Amino acid sequence: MKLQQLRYIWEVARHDLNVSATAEKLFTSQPGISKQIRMLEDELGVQIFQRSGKHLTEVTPAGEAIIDKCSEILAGVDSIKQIALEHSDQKAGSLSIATTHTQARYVLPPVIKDFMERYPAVSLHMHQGTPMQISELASKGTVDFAIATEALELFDNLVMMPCYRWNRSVIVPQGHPLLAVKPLTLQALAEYPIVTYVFGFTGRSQLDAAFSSAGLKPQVTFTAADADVIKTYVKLELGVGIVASMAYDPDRDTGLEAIPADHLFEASTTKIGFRRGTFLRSYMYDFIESFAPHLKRSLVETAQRSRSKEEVDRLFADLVLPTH
Amino acid sequence: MKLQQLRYIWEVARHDLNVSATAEKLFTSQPGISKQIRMLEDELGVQIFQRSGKHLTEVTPAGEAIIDKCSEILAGVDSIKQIALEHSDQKAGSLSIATTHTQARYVLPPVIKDFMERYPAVSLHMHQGTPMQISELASKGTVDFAIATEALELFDNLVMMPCYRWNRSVIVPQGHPLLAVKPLTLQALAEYPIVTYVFGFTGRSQLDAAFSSAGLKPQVTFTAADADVIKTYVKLELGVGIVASMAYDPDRDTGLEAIPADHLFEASTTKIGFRRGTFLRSYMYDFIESFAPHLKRSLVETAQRSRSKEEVDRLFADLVLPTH
DNA sequence: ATGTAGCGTAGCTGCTGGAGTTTCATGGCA
DNA sequence: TGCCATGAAACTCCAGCAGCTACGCTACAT
Repeated sequence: MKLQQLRYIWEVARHDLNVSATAEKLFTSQPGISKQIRMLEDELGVQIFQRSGKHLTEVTPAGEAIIDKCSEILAGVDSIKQIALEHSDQKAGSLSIATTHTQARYVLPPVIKDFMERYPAVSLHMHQGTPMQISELASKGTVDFAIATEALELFDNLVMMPCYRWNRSVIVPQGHPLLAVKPLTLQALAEYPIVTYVFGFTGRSQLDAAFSSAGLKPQVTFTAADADVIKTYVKLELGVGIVASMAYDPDRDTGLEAIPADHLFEASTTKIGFRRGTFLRSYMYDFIESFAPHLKRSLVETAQRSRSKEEVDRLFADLVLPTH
Repeated sequence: MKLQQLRYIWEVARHDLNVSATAEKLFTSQPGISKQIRMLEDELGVQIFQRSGKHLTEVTPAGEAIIDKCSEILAGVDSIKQIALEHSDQKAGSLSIATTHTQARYVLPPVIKDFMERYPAVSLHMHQGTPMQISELASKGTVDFAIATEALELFDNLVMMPCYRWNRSVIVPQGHPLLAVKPLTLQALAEYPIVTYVFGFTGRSQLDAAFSSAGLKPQVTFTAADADVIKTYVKLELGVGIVASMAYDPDRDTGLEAIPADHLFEASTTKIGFRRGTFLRSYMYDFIESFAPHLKRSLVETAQRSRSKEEVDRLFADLVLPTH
């Protein structure tokens, strides 16, 4: 059994059982992969892939289990590489973060700036996407960290740690009638067309929950993945915006007013997640701590050693999170 | 990076950093191993072993971490082989059990007999040793299961599941004065020289605890790892024996009498342990269940998925164990 | 029926892992 | 201090194998 063979079956499984496509991606030839796969199957004495004629049609049950173990093994191999990097060059390395627009635009900048000053030799990569995409990137190991409010819990090979809680604000054009409603109510809000996040983004689900539990059906006229776009449309008087409070900046957002809506919607929690079992470089621990000061290295290490989501949740159960 | 290289550094680390000895054990040449280790170090850019001249003197911190991951990876590779076996030939295979004399002699025989009838194609291997040796064999993966009353908890890569509780009996020659003491007390017992298990064996620690909490210091004249030896010396009138109740057989042990001592010593629990993360063949689940009927496959699978000892303990916390 | 996507086979080649031998460093011991 | 045993590294050589190219063949869509 060779690591190469394990890598091949794993990649083929990830590429819809298309050997040619896999070969191309791995910069090698299709016969090479086919041959290695068959050699592995011969050695193990089991079919890993079901073939119909000359096509791979599906993964056998045995293959399923084997490929699962492969993921583990390959993640272990990556870890060894990380460990080596960590010990050979303390300072250099790379850090990839996948996150949503809200975090990238309003929360991360100071953290990133600080990090880049502390670790000038670490090259930083930011990936932006939907919470779903983000989580998947982290789950596959393409990025080191996923930072988001939603979807992270869907991948159970991710260790997910709460970072901070945040509230929403209602954004209206200057002089809007809602400014006079004190305190603001959901009923008053539902009178106006709403501009807010696309479903699956930035705590959108919590927002919907609040309205429906009040028996209200607000008219959501426009949705975007991004608070800047939302604010632009609010400025065009297409509706009132509901965004994360940290996305409103009184200095820059001229012509708009924000009404805190802490009492209308439950706070959301932003989390950071990484793949369980991967080795974290020391600058990664530093990054986490700089983003969420309560996530000290020792705490993160404990979370990492856990096996199940429930165990991690217990670990953070009675933690008081900062609020942005 | 090749699996072979990982295997080499792991084996070298296990052989006191003696490359030649490792080579011999692996049926290969010393230069081959040396070369591969160097190549791996070059590829990773880290020293794994500290050298002084041409001798490997110690493992570097990086090497430590890397070798740890290696264990994981190599265990994963073994699992893949097991998975393959499981799917290629349901019935054939092998099962290695490490256990103590008490289990091997008095408890396992019917279980083993039953197992061999059910799975004639599975070759069975029994290793006998001290609880410490047993646990280590399971921890290293040399055997599939460790069955013992003590020491298992010292290895935290073992999943340890309670099987049954058992009590002790006092063994005396026929007509011994203790037979007249009813009920038997620790005080009365402590009057006589005691013959019992060596420390570290078969719940010996629980026995000592009972005496010392009663403020008694019995005179232990003779210790053995094995109830048969103990009984032999009791027969020679060298003292009274204290052994596991299942080690007394009224038919075979002529000339000896047993006095149940359930009320004097707390019951001990015998556990079965296996290395976390290894794939268990279906006949292994059957073996466990036949040994401890409450350990159904699904329960074992749950235990296996757990990460920490505490999690497993919680799983079995409110289980009523059978008593032998 | 026919074209195309995609896997298997064959034969070749260059790389590399392992064997054998030699060399060199270390530590124990007289 | 010098000698020897131990044990790792260096070097060379060879076998085996991974991977490439070219080509044939099968399945499936249209």
